[in-house]
Amino acid sequence: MTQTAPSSLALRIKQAGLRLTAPRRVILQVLDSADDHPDVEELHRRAQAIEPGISIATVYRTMNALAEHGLIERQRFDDGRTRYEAVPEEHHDHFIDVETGQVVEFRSDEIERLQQDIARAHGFEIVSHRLDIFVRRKR
Amino acid sequence: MTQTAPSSLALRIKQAGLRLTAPRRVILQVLDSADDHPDVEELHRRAQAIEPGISIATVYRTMNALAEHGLIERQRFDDGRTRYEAVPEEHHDHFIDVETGQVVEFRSDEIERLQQDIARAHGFEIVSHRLDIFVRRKR
DNA sequence: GTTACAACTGCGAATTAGTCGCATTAAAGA
DNA sequence: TCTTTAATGCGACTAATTCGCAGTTGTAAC
Ligand SMILES: [Mn+2]
Ligand SMILES: [Mn+2]
Ligand SMILES: [Zn+2]
Ligand SMILES: [Zn+2]
Repeated sequence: MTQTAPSSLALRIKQAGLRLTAPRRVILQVLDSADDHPDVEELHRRAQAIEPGISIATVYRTMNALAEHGLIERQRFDDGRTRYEAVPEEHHDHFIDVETGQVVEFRSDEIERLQQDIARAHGFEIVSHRLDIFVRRKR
Repeated sequence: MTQTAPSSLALRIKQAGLRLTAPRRVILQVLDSADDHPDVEELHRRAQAIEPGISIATVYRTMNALAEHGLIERQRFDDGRTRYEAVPEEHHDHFIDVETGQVVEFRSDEIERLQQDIARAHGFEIVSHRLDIFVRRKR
């Protein structure tokens, strides 16, 4: 009998005090192995491919639970759909190609630092932020 | 007979080739005099206060028309609702107080420049961007 | 291993924000 | 003033997400 190693999200969901149910196991596996920014429909599609019968309502509820516990990040680019990704090792921001919809991740320590400086100057402390840069390939 | 000076948006909507109708006159006045980031419900409420009978569908359609012609900016902070503001003289980004919902505008030439640099390094040219910083008052 | 119970699930109905078709009105240019 | 056609109000519709509920199941305690 082969046992799959628990995904990193599977471990973290338990630490968060949430139950690791069969549907969640599948959804977490999908999230763990995703290298893009899938929306709920797409997550559901991928989860169904592994284990049919999982309800889309469960995907929605699982995303909400994971987000509340800080295990995933919600991305709302400009196409309406809410997209998700497992919280990355290191924070990053996004380029969104307006022509192709392709998303490219980047990180600028300088920008991150400047945000801190500006927030401090305003008497704020940063809870989170989002920098989406809509771009077009230069030619 | 008193004549109200045409609002700056009223002038610009004509230049954009759109018709300056009675409902639009009111909606534009609301937008011009807003110093916050109202959503459609709120715009409708304010427009109704000036001139009852304006349909919310018209507010939606007017926002779409104005956005298509670059006269207003759509802001989608994290509370679901889409908010609007007249395109400002000079671009700015936003702090959103997670406790009060209050929005504070700021601008950092440094951050703006860094974005250009990073985009260029990736072979992109920037179409637009959005930097939302969710904060909490420091105490 | 069995038990107990709250958390979770699937389902379909409800809600919410936004769009759309259509008949009617009214800007705006001629 | 006439003509054209964009814009309006209305209510129906859609898409995304939430919710109520009855049944199931993970988990911790026996
Ligand atoms: Mn990402
Ligand atoms: Mn603003
Ligand atoms: Zn960042
Ligand atoms: Zn900016």
